[in-house]
Amino acid sequence: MTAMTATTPAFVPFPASMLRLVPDSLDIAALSAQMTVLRRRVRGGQHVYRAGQPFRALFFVHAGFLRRSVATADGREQVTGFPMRGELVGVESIGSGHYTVDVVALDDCEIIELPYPAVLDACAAMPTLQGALTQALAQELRRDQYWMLTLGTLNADQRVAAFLQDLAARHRALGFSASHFVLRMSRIDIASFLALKHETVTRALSHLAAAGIIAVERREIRIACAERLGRCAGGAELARCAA
Amino acid sequence: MTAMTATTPAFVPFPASMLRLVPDSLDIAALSAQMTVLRRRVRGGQHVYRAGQPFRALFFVHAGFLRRSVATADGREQVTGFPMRGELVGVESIGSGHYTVDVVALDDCEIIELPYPAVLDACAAMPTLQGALTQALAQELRRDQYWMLTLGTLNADQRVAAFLQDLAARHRALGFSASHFVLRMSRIDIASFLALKHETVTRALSHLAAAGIIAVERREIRIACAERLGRCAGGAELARCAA
DNA sequence: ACGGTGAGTAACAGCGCGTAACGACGCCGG
DNA sequence: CCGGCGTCGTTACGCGCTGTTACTCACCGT
Repeated sequence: MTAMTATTPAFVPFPASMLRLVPDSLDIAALSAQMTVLRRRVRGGQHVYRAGQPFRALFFVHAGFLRRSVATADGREQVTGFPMRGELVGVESIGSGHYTVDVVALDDCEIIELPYPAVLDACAAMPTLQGALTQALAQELRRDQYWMLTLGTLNADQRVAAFLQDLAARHRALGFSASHFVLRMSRIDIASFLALKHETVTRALSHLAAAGIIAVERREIRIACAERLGRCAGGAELARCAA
Repeated sequence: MTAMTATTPAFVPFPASMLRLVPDSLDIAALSAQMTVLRRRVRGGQHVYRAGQPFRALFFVHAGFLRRSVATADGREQVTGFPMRGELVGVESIGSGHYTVDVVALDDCEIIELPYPAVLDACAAMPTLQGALTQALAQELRRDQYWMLTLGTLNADQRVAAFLQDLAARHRALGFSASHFVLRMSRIDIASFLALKHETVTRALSHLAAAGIIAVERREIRIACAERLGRCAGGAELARCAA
């Protein structure tokens, strides 16, 4: 509580390093040799699972975009992430007995079902798998903490910039264009995720567009200057450029 | 995107169920038989580890209270949690090569150091241990998502109420009094964690005190009516009782 | 053509922030 | 023992960002 800031820690969490897809090391082919995996298709709008259902399996996203959200009995709801290809879904529910969140497909998805107790057995048989699973969980934790930082320290415009930057990086990591992509989620979903209202998200997008940093046409996003977008997301440039 | 709310999921995350200490099943005694564990004392104000340092070990909190925070190069900082006895610290850094957050002791702590690669080996030798570790990580994920929900959907007064409620429940889980305890962290730490400013935290505490729900004397908290506190944290009672 | 959903815009209001000043406590040296 | 000093906590006040409300438009399937 006294003197503890000798050398400022100051470490950037993972503006890009979080993108390394852990399931790279999650070898589905090898996993399917150890257990019965189920390939499943989910249409846009349908649930992969709902909060409260008995926990049976993890899901590896093979294609498509999803939305994960928590809800309370009194009607509050919070979007906690938008999983996409290469990510492991359902890990947050391990050990709870039942799923604790809702996961909905934003468009047509293809997911691979991994029955859970069997996953642990497979880990015991394949030591590397255990490390990969643990790592995937830890990365999710880092991701959550990164967004806590973002939501706790940035204003509305900066949050939206950070959101777009994150989406761009994840698209690039999947081989898609990082400068031109389509939002799979509604403004309301984005707003919930960023702890804002959808009008504020719209305003922020308009600001960024007016500043020439991006171009918006409904759900279609073009990033004109990734560098300026990054400065908005991390620094305080927008305070000037959107004034 | 069409009709997806047939039966509202509406599931309470864990107003109390999150309290089950996962490390209950993390048998330190058995672990120490598998690997060399190190007992360490940390004085209040000192770091357990700093962001950027090479990742070497997890830490099991045996006594004391800690603060975990992320920081960025441009000076932003966010407190992401207050670990206490029975919790596992450092898991968020697994697989990253270096620690990604700062962990500081709020008072004198006693922690048990668990060298990391060795933990994985121990898991391989003791299958139950792997499940316990995975479960601990998953619980951390649920906890983070619970706070995302809290910060994203509640106003300042409600957030502070939820914070106190959480602290009370965790104190009770450790055998301490849930209705009378001492805050180990400053208003600034609380504010950072709740994505508020410290003056707002003070105001919220004053509001709760004026409503007769709690009594505040600097860092000493007495909860007069846990039920009303819970309603403030989850519902919208305070909008009325603090007006 | 029609209704429904999602998106954009504007005017207004309110919560929470920023600043400031004061008080309480602890630490230290005189 | 006392006074200075710094940190932490509290309260007041004005303002700005964001939420609120309302309306219009674009799109889409019926």
